[in-house]
Formats: sequence, structure tokens, C-alpha cells
Amino acid sequence: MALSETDETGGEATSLHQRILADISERILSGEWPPGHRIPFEHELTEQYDCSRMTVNKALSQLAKAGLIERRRRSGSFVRRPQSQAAVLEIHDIRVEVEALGLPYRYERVSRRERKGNQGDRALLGLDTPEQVLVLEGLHFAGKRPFCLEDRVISLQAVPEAAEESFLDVAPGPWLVARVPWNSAEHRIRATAADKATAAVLDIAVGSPCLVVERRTWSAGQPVTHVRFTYAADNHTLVARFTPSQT
Amino acid sequence: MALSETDETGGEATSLHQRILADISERILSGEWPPGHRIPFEHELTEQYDCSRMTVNKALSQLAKAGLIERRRRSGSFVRRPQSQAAVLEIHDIRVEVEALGLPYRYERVSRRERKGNQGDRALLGLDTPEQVLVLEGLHFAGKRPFCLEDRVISLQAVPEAAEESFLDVAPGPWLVARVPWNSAEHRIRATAADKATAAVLDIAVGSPCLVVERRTWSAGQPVTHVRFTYAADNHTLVARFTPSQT
DNA sequence: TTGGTTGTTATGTATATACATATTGCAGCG
DNA sequence: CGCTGCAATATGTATATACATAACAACCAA
Repeated sequence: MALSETDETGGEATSLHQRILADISERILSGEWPPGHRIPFEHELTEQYDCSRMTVNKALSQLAKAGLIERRRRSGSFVRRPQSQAAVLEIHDIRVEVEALGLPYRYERVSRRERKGNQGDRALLGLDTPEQVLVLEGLHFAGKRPFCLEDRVISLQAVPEAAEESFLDVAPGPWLVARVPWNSAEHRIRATAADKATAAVLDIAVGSPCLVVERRTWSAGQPVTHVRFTYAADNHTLVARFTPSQT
Repeated sequence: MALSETDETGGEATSLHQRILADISERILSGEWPPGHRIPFEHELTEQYDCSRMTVNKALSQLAKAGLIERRRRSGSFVRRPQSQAAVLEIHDIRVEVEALGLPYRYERVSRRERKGNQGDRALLGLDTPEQVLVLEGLHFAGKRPFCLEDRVISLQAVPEAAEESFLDVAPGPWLVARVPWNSAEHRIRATAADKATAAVLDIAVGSPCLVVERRTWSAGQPVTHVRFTYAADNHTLVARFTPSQT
């Protein structure tokens, strides 16, 4: 009955499963089905879209995982009320950001030290045992102006190859990404006043506001690196998006 | 044949589908299967886990959607190299944040104005036509100290009920969340120096660094509100996590 | 050598079916 | 009256199957 005219309505080449998904999301997002509303039972949707329960089930499960609906056995599926706002923050490579501004990018090492991890290093990395670490300081340039200061600690236990690398004009970020297979990470974002040293390298006034992004990275459960990016306030805005129904 | 030894292996009450998912993610995340590695064909995994192709397919599709693998017809599925680092940023309610610090929370209205949207308002909301807007300024307190300044514009076309509300001691954030069904939002995070007015209400020195979080919200494709939160630098750190294989 | 046809392969999507499991309502019994 | 247990119901998970589609290889013919 439904969808006897499959390809004349939208004309799109989307799969049925995606059509159901889009349909229902739209109704929820538009407010047509408000929070608390019981959406049709699977067997009803099965009739509406003239398809099998498996297809409907797959779509509904996806909606449930996305947090749009809540499923209760024996009762049905219900529109959830929006709660923990979560937004997706895109963490770009600094080179990409600079080049997006139409400026030439350059990285320059400021200092490089190899040492047995002291208490500070271990705290940053989240290590228990004192092991060899590589401590790097570098500057990212946009054109001739310094764009961002990078302070980094790398665990040489996790990435022994780093000991062979000078990082004179190779930014450690992309270098690590290319070598360490898969990461989990934690970011901390805050504002600070530039201290004397930071102000000097970033070519700004002491005490002027900076955006600081700190990242701790693990791979295979092992601490890999801790990095702190310091941007002069005008240089950088982070953008995060919240779209409940992603593809 | 299948599942004859269901409960003796892991002992866990997880579904097979989840077990496959966890298994493969772990191998990828641990580096055992590096980027570019071809993971076993569906029919091989079918044998390995002694289950149907549908189950394997579902798990692999999920991994593909999570970005861990890339699927190519005729060639197989391959471990992707990590690329666009995306992190999930939890946007908490300010009341929750303050109370997490063990301090009593209070909201206080500073000003309230209703007007035909001027150019600035329309730019913030992303409106084309001049329509009635509600402009609010308020302070969030942690104990006796100001914690965060809020500047907000609400489209009265999208939320007419807001005209009836004084927002004297009700924070407009939660009020809106309870009333406007489902949102999409865009956040911008940056650091600025406190201007005179901001410094005065936040009880900090002029020019001292602040973390600014701006949020634009749409519901059903229509602009709803724009809000700017200004935190004194010491008051706030945003935390974002990246975990490639979520539940 | 070039160009198209054909076949193989692995994934993509959908189906019908089966059984498990959680929850609710109701009937019946103490 | 209240508790217990059974039946009904909706979702959860898995199966076997079928056909579509994209990509590649190999072959054959102009």
C-alpha cells in the first residue's frame, strides 16, 4: 500500500532504511512529535513503509543510539527530551588552519630536551614510573607572525623512534599522528593571561588573554604525549557543532 | 551449531554483535592491525565467530560509521588512518557545574529588553527579516561570587511564550531547553580581554582574560537564540574527550 | 594495442523467520 | 485484599536467504 510509488516521490537514490531514519528524525526535530510522544510500533511502521520489521528495527535502533528516542519493551518507543548537550569539536591540524587563512605555514623548534621524566612530566602524561621523555617547545607561524606556541612532552617508552628525530622544522603533531596508530585523547580548553616567556615568543603584551588547548593522548592504553597549544586571543576560535541526527 | 558454547567463553552477557565489535576495535586500537591493514573478509569472520554474515556485516558497518575502518567493494575492509580528530564536548548546565563545585547556585537578571531586532541582533541570530526579539543579560553566581555573565537574544517568533516570562531569577537556558523540543546548535569558543562593563559585573580587573562560549541554536530550522557566556579565566575549563569506539 | 564484454568477488540492502527477554495486565488463589 | 504466576505484547538479537551493485580481472575481438 504505502510506497507503491517508490521512486516518484523523492526521486532520491537513498535506501529505505535511511528514508525511515530521515522521516522520523524530521518529525522529532520539527516538533511534530514532541518529547514523550510514542512513535508508532515497529509493526505499524512496517505497514507504513511497506517493509520488513528488521529494516524498521535497524532504523529505530540507530535513532535510539543517537539519543533521539528511548525504547521500552512492551511499551513502545518514545521521543526523548533533549538532555546532556554534547557537541562535536573538530580538532584540526594547525597547518590546515593556517593555510585556510590563506597564509603560508611554518613550524620552528624552540627547544628540545631529553630527560628522565620528572614529577611535572609524569603528572602531565599520567605516568606512575619515571621513564625517559622528550620535551619539545616549538612555534607555529602564520606568515611571519607567530600563530601558536606548542609545549609538548612525549613518552619515549611509547614512541622510541622520537629519540631519533630532531623536530627542527617538523611539527611533532602530524609526525606522531602518522606513527602512532590510534588514539584516545582528552582535551582541556581554557583562557589564561600570557606570562613573560609566552608573551615574548608570541609577540604580544604580557598579561594579554590567550586561548589554551591541552591534549593528553593515549594509544593502546599507554600515555603517549601531552601537548599545550597557546594561541593569542585574536588568533583562534574553536568551533563545535551539535547535530542530533548525523549520517 | 552456532552458539552451542554461548556462555562459557567470556562469561559476559554481551551480544555476539558487540563482542565482534569490541574484538576488532581492540585489535585496531592496540595497533595489532595497523592503518591500511585489511581486516578479514566478512565470510572469514563468519567462520571465526561462528555466526551469520548479517551479524558480522552489522558490526563492520558500525565500525565503518565510527570511522575506524573503510569498506571497499570487491577489495575488503581496511583499517583507516586516524584523520579528522573529533572530540565530544559536553556542554553542561551552569547550575550543574556550579553545584559540582559544592557551591550554592543562583541566577540573577541584570537587564531585560524587548525590541524589534536591530542589525546586531539579526546577525547574532542569523535572521533575514526584522522581527521582535528579547534581549537578556544575567549573572550566574557560585556562592557570593559572580561565576559567569550571560548575554542572550531570543527570537520571539520562535518562542512567543518568552514574552510572558520575566526571567528575574529563572535562567533562560534551562527554561528554553524545557520548552523548545529539539535543537541543533553551533558553539564558538575563544579567549578575550574583559572590557569595562564585563570586568565590573564579574568583579575582575579590566583586560583580564576571559573564556567566551557562544552558542547559536536552531529548532526546526528556525533560529531560536544566541547566547554568549563569559567566564573569568580561573572559573572554567572545558573538557572534551575523543574515544573512537563508543557504545 | 585498444576497447568492450563477461564473470567473479565482496560488500550493501532487504526479506522472512525464529526465539529470547523484559514488561505489563489480568486471572486466580490464598 | 494482595500476592503469584501466566499470557500477551513489543522490542532485542540472530539466522538463512536473495538479489543489487561496485570494482576488478581476464578474455576476446576489432
